[in-house]
Amino acid sequence: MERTLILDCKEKEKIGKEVTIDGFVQTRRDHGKIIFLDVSDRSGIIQIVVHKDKGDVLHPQDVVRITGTINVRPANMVNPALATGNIELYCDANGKVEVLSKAQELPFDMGSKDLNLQLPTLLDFRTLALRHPKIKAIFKVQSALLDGFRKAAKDLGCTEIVVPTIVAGATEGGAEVFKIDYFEHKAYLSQSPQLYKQMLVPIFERVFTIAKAYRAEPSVTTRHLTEVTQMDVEMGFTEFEKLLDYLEEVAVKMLKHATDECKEILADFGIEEIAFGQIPRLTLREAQELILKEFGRDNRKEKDLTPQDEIDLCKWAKGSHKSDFVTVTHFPTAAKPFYTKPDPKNPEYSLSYDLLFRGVEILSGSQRINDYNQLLESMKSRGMNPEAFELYLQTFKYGCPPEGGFSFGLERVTMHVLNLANIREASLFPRDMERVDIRLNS
RNA sequence: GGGGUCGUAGUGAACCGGUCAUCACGUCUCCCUGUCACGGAGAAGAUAGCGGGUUCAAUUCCCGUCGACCCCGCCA
Repeated sequence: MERTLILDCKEKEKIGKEVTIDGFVQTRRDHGKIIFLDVSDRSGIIQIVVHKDKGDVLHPQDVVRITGTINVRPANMVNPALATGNIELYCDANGKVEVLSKAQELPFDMGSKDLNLQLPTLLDFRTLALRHPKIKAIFKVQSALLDGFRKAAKDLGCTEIVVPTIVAGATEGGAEVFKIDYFEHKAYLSQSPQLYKQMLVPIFERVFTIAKAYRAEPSVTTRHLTEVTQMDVEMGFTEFEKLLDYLEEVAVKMLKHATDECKEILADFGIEEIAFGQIPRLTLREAQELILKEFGRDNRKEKDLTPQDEIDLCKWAKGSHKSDFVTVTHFPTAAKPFYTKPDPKNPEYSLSYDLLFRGVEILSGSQRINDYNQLLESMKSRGMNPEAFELYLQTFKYGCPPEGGFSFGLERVTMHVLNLANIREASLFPRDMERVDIRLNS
């Protein structure tokens, strides 16, 4: 008999009819001669009523095929918490139970509403933990974020590109890189699709990419991974102010899309609705003045915001602008990569920006230097060898429009949309210092 | 790189310088045809991470070690 998806069992024409469902046993409530099972598939969950002789072998996570009759539940037995709560699949003497794959005893309880595990247990049993509805939901949200980003970038006329993650050139400077064996050559894992997306601007004018990036920073924090997913946009014929409009537009569209698609999940996680008020824009120095005035910390000499500054700025924006976002601009040129364009009005600061969301940086970017000679100067002033960047420099040597772009960290956005405690929860298979079987001694 | 906290059945937690180390969930046995994280009765399951020290006595206090988690720094 052909499989019926669980959610489709609700359809009127199925009532009273025999159906076959495939799925996983979630919970088992044994009443002696009769056993209740919650069985789920990708569409939903349904209660099975099965007689003891047939149902006794079934336990949580068994993969099963069950044939029975769809019954309407009596009014006093409806479960309003379940989408299929007004029906159930009745499997009596005429029904059929088939175990497609038996599950061994589980190392922890899967039946409860929350999966209350310590992080190492959660990750050591990752594929099992991911089966839990609440864990799986994180990646439903992540999928919706990817979708929202793609839609928003396409709305801007961007062409999707795919770029390499094995790079031969030296790094852009800054973060530590992973060095790899590559035949006779030195090669590295890419820290960012940055240079490649810029190189494609003269070709497509506007591009976007969803790419992996690798950082060998020995950072052990709740918000750092060594392998992350970036969502990048790069656009030609744009100037600084316009870029700020675009990045805010993409951020808002992406998050609106994801939160619309995943309303139930966000409610389940107890997440407050995102405040989409007018996003305040501050320069770094203005932001630091504000931190001093509102929160009494003097960080005016720092080249970046501290984690606490980011939290407080967002608190301020929420209160005074009804916005969960803040755009911070004009970071010191010296603290930014070589391709960042200095502000012509004050070259000590750059045409760079970060977008903060609920207390963390989820995006950064800048207007880029598109003048070939200025780019050469910028590299030399940082002790970089332009010869190592020949392919990249061709872009500017042969004419590149004024351009800029930005980049979101997918895992960070996911983490903060769902208010997760650790970024590792927002990656299906997180890579960090410990979790590649190597313990770095630092 | 600096600092902090923690390590107790399969999982999550509690307690305590001194009888048998406690609880919840899970597991096993039995009872139950209306539960929905079902309920009830019983049982098994822990060398208290490892090594050393203090003490009449250490799971508890101290040191080391291994591991985990967190904060700061670093972070295209």
